[in-house]
Amino acid sequence: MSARRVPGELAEKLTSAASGFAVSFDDIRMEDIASASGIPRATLYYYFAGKDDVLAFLLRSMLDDLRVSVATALEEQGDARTRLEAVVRAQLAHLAANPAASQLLLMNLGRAGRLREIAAGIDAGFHAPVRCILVDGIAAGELAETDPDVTATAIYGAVTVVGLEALVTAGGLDVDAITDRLFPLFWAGVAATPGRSRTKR
Amino acid sequence: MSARRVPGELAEKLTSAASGFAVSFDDIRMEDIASASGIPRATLYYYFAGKDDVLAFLLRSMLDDLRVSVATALEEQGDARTRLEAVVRAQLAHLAANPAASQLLLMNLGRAGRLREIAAGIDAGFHAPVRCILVDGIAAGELAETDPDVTATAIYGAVTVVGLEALVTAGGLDVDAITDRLFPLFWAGVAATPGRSRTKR
Amino acid sequence: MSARRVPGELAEKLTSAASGFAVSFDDIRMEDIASASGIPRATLYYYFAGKDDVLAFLLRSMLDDLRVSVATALEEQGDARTRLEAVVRAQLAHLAANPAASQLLLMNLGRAGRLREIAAGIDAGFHAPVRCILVDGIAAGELAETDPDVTATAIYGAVTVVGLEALVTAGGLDVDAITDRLFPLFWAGVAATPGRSRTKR
Amino acid sequence: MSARRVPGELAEKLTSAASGFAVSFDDIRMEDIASASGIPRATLYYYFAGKDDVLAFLLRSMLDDLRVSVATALEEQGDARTRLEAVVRAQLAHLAANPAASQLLLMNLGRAGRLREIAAGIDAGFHAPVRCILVDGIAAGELAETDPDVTATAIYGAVTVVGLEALVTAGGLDVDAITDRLFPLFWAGVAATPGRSRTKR
DNA sequence: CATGAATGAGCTTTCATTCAT
DNA sequence: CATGAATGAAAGCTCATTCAT
Repeated sequence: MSARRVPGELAEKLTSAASGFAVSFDDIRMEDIASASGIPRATLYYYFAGKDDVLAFLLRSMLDDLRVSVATALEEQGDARTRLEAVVRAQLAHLAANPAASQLLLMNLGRAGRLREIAAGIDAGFHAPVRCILVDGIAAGELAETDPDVTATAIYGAVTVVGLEALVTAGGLDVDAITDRLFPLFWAGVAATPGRSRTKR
Repeated sequence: MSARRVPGELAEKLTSAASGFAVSFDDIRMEDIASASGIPRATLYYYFAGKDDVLAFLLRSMLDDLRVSVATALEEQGDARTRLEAVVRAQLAHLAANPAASQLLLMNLGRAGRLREIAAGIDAGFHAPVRCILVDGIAAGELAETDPDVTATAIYGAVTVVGLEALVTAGGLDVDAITDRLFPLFWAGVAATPGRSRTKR
Repeated sequence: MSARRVPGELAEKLTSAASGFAVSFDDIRMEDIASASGIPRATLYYYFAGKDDVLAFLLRSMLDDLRVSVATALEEQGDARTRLEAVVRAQLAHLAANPAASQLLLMNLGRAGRLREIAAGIDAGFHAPVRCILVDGIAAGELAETDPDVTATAIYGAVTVVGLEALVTAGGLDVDAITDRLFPLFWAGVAATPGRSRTKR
Repeated sequence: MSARRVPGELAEKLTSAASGFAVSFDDIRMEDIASASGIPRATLYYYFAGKDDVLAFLLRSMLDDLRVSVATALEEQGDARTRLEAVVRAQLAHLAANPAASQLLLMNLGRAGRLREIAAGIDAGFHAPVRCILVDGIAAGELAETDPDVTATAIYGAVTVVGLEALVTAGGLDVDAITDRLFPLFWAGVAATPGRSRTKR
């Protein structure tokens, strides 16, 4: 937790500087953050408890953005398919819009895992909305009765890994193209298909 | 690449010591590896080029195991579905059998990404076999014409993230239960379903 | 020297806060002084030239008190013995009344030594009065012809160290008891004793 | 406590370098110790737990020397007066021989006080031997019945403060001259003098 | 071959101090 | 006049790595 309320201007400088940080967080020295953001090292220490706290702040900001984007997508009226696709698209769009921070987050799950807060942020930003759509859809008979937790996690994993792969490999992300390729892949699996049975074992 | 051939006994000590390392790799000090494995620091430097090299060795060992498991699964005779499910099951079984190293790998993708060798190992261990099944299946008309790269990556992401999630959350992994929940989710998306159309956009 | 005249209220806050500072002065951070006294850091800088100046102020206040106490003792009419004992008693009483500041002073002689002002204060507060009594007494034939400087310093050392020792060890100081034990110890050495000869060497 | 056994050569370098440190210990930077002694900073950290540990080592060494000198003085055969004077002389000689370390010790009592070990060292090096002589002398009827603790402390204070004063003021210390002036001062107070009475109060 | 000892390089953090309001 | 905010300048300490045996 930040020691003091972080002024908006400072937050702005920080988040825009984050673009240069797409590597292991431990390879980032406080000095790097300072010079990239134009904020003196000592000032960072005035507002943050330490290096980890700056990371937490950056990731938290990013996840807040994600939450907002996804929430907007969720509000879209329509059937489960429309809404689910909107959420996937929002997540990919978020990856595309915040490539550096997203990579930073994903490449530092180890560290992030220790920051419970981050895990909660991912849940609030992605899992929860998807679970919500799934539960609603199942209740409405639009979706097959899958385990919402596993399904939400699987979708998250697929979307995130495919998105980052594109980001890293291609250096960019065509949101629509990826959505079109990715969404149908698991849509068939969650859609209510009366005649299809689950694996028996 | 290791500077010298690593003696089996030493490799053994190292890999078993790895169980305690499921955190950000940068939080592991050479001293930690030394004391956990009982190998003196200087001896590690005798056999490895540096800390990164020890990580590479650990992950490489793990990925070799994965490759073998998946290869075995691949050899299983049967249709695309059987083979694909076998591969997914093998991957989950591998996660269950190597929880620490798997987490270490996943939590340090940032660093691993920079170690080309590791990225290649992931590809050889998972993506390639899946792509192979997909291409074969599509050719045989058993599978729908999806993009094999995206599909393989998506499956990898879904399987890995769900598996790790279970590992971290539940502390363990019921391979069959997860396979049964996860596999149908995207099987419907890759299976050739004559009457179903892809998203048009 | 203080940059500005220090308001009484502020001086009051400071001196009473000093009770908590009986450690190495370098271990006291400006922040500690600020929070202990309730005076904001920046305000301290408004009135004092720096940290050392706050120390100097604190010690100077204490030494002023000592000077007053000792001066009062000096004015007592009587023979050299009476007056000397009164001075020793006053010094011990001062230690007892200002334990924290006294310790602070003594424990930071290293630093205090560099503050000429403080050294002068100790001289004015203790050495000078004792030297005065000694010189008078010798002139009056009441005291043996010792070196007034060495004797004054020795008495100061003995009184101070014994007093602080009691303060630190016992947590308090019985002025009369200590005076009674301590004074005779060197009185015999300074008193004019016709029949006794000095060490020949 | 030192983390590792300190090699003799290193101890040698350190103690001889200490001559330049006669100031507040907090004004000495690790870098100063390193460059003064020729020992790399990291090597100091290899052998010592931190800066305080180096101080402790230095002071401990010095006190060990004192203990040895005083023990030698104690063994001198003779009456209480001879032995007590020998101890005082030894203490002054020690001050003269180790001016820097002595000042360092005395000027940092604040810090030293926190290091119980140092307090014990002072006791073992000076107080205990003096107490021993006093108790023996009182038992033998050679000395007056003073409180051995107070007397020992008073002598310590007088000798130390006078010695340091000379060191600081004159820049040096004439052991015999000071002993001759100082010793008689309190000898009269401790000697058994049948006809003299203690202060009654 | 194996390792205890030693160290260079650099990182995080602290803190006295200044300044704009 | 008083002070919250901001910062320059180190300081202490860690750790990967090398080397002598």
